[in-house]
Parts: sequence; C-alpha cells; structure tokens
Amino acid sequence: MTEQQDATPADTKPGGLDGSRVGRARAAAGALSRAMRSTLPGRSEPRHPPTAAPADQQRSVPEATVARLALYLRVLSGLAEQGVVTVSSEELASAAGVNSANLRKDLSHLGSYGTRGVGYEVAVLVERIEGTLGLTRHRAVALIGIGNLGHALAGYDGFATRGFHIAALLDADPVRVGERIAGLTVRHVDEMAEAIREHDVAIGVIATPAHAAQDVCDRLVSCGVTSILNFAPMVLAVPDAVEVRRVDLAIELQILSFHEQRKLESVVALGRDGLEAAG
Amino acid sequence: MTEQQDATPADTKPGGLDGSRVGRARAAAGALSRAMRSTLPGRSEPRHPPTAAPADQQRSVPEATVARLALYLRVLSGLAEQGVVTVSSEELASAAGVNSANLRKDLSHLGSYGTRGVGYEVAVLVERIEGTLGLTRHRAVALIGIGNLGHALAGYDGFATRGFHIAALLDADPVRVGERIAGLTVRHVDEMAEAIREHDVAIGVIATPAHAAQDVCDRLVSCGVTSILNFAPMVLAVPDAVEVRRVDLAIELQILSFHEQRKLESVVALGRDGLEAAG
DNA sequence: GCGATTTTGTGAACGTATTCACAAGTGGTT
DNA sequence: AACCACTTGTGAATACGTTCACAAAATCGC
Repeated sequence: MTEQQDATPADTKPGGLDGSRVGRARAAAGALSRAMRSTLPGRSEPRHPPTAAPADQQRSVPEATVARLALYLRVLSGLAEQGVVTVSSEELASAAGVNSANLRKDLSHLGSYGTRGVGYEVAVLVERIEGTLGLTRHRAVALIGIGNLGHALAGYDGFATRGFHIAALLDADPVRVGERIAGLTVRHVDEMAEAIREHDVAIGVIATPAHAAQDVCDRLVSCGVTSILNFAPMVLAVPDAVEVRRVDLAIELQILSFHEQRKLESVVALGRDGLEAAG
Repeated sequence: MTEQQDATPADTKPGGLDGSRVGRARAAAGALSRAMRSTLPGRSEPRHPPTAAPADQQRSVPEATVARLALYLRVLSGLAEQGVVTVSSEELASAAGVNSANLRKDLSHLGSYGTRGVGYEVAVLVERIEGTLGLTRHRAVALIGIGNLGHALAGYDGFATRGFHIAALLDADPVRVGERIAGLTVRHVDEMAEAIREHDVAIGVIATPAHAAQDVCDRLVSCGVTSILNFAPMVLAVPDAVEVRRVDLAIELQILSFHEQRKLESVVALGRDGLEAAG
C-alpha cells in the first residue's frame, strides 16, 4: 500500500513566510520551517513498560493494519446485515482478500475478542473496530471544490453511512456559491473559518483543481484542521502534525499500466527465450 | 500504500476442488466466477540467471517504487513546464514528499541516468519513467457505471493527459444509455464485449454501486481485461492474473478518523500522565 | 470426562521497504 | 593540476509487514 502511506512529507508552514513553496528551480527543499512539532512526544512511541493499562491496546496499531481494519469493517457490516453471528478468521480473511494469519494478527492489536474453536462474534468485532478507528464519534467533514468530482462526493452516501457527515460545501467560484446539493448550500471558500468553527469540522476534503489546492490546504491548516483528504493531483506541503491522504486517479491508472506493461514484457521475454532455446 | 497496495488478494483456483471458498451463511464472497487463469506463467518471477540482458533493468521494480515513480513523474512534469532542466534528488524528493535516499534508490531500479555532482536531467527522467510505467503506449479505458462518480470520472481530464483515453462508457440503466458525455455516448453494459474489442481496451474502471460490481468485474475478466480500477465499496474476487486496485473513499476517511482519534488519545494520555506525575 | 476437531493468538522466520552513511564521480575555481 | 563543493549510487543497518506453524483454548459427540 502502501503509498499513500507516509503522507506527512517535508516542508511546512501555512502562512507566507517562506512563500517560495516550491520556488523556481531548486527551491523545493528550501527553508524548511520546522516550527511547531513542539508537542508531539517523539512519534516513535518508545516501548511502554509492562505495567501499561491492560484495557487500551490501541496504542501502536500499525498503519497497514488500520487500513485493513476499515476493510474488515466493511465486510463485517455486510455479514451482520445477512444475519451472520460468528465468523472465523479464515472466512473473514478470504472475504477481505487477505491472509488469515494476517487478519488474526491485525485483530490481536485491538485486544482480540475471538473464541478458540469458534471464531469471532461479528457484533463484537464491529464494535471494537469502530472504537479503534474512532467512528463512534460523529465527524464533520468540509468539502472544498464543488466541480465534477466535488458534486459526486457531495452526493456520495458512503460517507454518511459511517459516522461521517458533510457539514459544509465550499467553492471559490461565485457562480457555484448558493447552489444547493444534498441538502446543503455551497458557501464561498472565504467563509471557511466560520463554517469550520460552526460545525466543528475535523476533516477537510480537497477536490479543487491542482493550482488551488495548496492555498485551500493552507487555509484548512490555519483553521486547525489536521486531517485532509486530497483529490487534487499534487503533493501538498503541510506541517508534520497534519495528516494528508492523497487519492490520485491518474496515478492509480499508471500503476495498472505498469502491470500491463510487465505482463507484456514477460510474454515477450518468454517468446525470446523460447526462440533462443530452440535456435 | 497503502495501501492501499497489494490488490491481488488471496485465493483463486479455477475449478471446483476447493469449493469451500467461504461457506453458506457466511457466503459473503458468494459464487466467485474463477474462469480463466489459463495463461499466467507463475507470477513470482523466479530469479533470472545472471546472464540477463543488460539493458532492461525493469525487471523487479518493487511495487512501492512503482507508485512513487508515478508521483515523481507528476512532479517532473511540473518542473519541465517551468523550464527546469536539471534537478537533484534532494529537490525532487522534497517536492514529492519522500526521503532523498529513497528516491535515488527508486530511480536506480530503472538504471539511473543521473550525473554525480549535478543531478538528473528532467527530460531524461520523464522519458525513463514513462517507459517503465508503459505510458508510451496509448491505453484505452472502459468506464462502467455512469452515476455521479462515473460522470465525474468521464469528465476528468487528468486521465487524458497521460496516455490514457476513455474509449467506452457503459451503464446498465436504460435511462442513461444514449446520453452523451465528453464526446462519448453511453452504451448498454451488455455491449461490453464489442466495445472492448473495438477499442482494444486494456483497463476497466468500475464505478457502479457495490451490488453490481462483482458482476461487472466478472464480465470484464471474461472479456480479457486484466487490469481493473474499482471504485465500488467492496472487495472484488478475481483470478490471480488480474490486477485490481481499489479506491475506497469511505476507507480513506476512516483512516483519517483513526489518526484524529489517536491525537486525541495522546493528548488525554499526556494530561493523565501529567496529573499522575504531579499528584 | 475424554478424545477429536476446530480455531484462535502469537513467537519465530522470512521478506520487503526505508534510511543511513559514505566512496566514487563531476564540475567549477584557482 | 590540485582542490573544493556537491551529488549520485549503493552496501549495510534498520524498520516494518507478512506468513508460517504450532501450542493453547474451546466446542462437540459420545
């Protein structure tokens, strides 16, 4: 997965200061303002003494596991709807497309509640995973950039179904301001601060064109938003404390293209080898 | 990624044999059409003899590297537009949000063409990366499911800009068939086979509701498509030889939610520790 | 209650990915 | 030509992630 994985790149600073964000030629690395960082206690979470509290296992859930937990949750919801009460690691794993040992290890990170010889209770797992992912709290989302993609996202009900609700739609284009979508009115991006405060927004979703994304991102950060989902095809610079996840459609296609290419090459290589062997 | 990242899940096997896929009540993954698989030569690419051709370094580019190459390409295109001719690993890395050693190692996989003391020529890198990712070939894409998201994808110009072009739009809803979007007419999904043959489609993009996705996927596979980008919120079952990448918006939000949660907890923990220390 | 069977939870082995750190080139300057 | 500042390319070290394999529960049938 990866990829997607680190998300908190280099550089920082919202405001002007180092306006040379990516400057001319080389200024990319430019003056890295390391400001903030003040708090974070070291990030690598030393090992906790064996005296740690027994109940809260959810320290140190590996990143890769987190992504899969969300996936398990999806599969489990489906099972629950079908009235399935218990599920074995083997069943759940194959429905999620992962190795069952991997699944068990993942679940063990949240202080697993399975029963040997039986499996896991679907309801219990759902509850534990939701707790770990923080889905019991209701999280408000602001969506910025109401173009084609923004429209689609605003209308996407997959958000609402799991504790997220879109609380604000923002766009810079006066023509779009005032439009009503999915029960919300599009507001101007300059009202971002109010909108975020009003609805206690925790997550910003950027669906603007690339050229506007960094500015929108900086504004979100300065409003205190520390989690951003970025659909704009570019790398955002943010302070360490802000978590950015990028969804890049063109890159996904390029990765697929690579695999197509490789299949082709291996066919060619096989053919060549065959000829060589035969010649 | 993440993540996002493995994409070719567990199991397979065409025939019955291990019919016990996932059992009854728990039949989440249901009747998986496992057809095909016929060809694939073994997937794990044994080690090649040391006599391998010297020029084609592109065997064994690690998965994680591939994802980043696409990212570098994006950054490099931006630099090229700005007229930048050479770039150092440090500059490029920080613009892409990765470690510079990591970047150099990535580039070394494609038989790097940098100059010590100077850096890389932007144009050369672009060319090498495009070659490695197979972007020199023109790749036709079929998009299935023309709802909100499908519309947005059909209109997204980020596809066209890098060697991909949407060759067919398909939907199961007769109401949508006939609609014209971005110069294409929506055809009925039953015409998939013709459409794919006509345009030599290499990649399928699924933007249908979850309940239709597996069926569409099976059809794509039976038409010989071996690369699929799946936006439907579910795990697709496919033969080993087919590469699936999933883009799941709700899961992205849930991962962000987890990090929000963790920040919160660490604040709470710090507070508690502080009190304990003080008390 | 006991053995057969199932399935969890996890140590250990393995594999992949990232980062460090530095020798070896390169171009520019004197 | 000798030096300096810079930057690549890569071995070695480290970190992270997955899979294996099996002991330790748990249930069931008798």
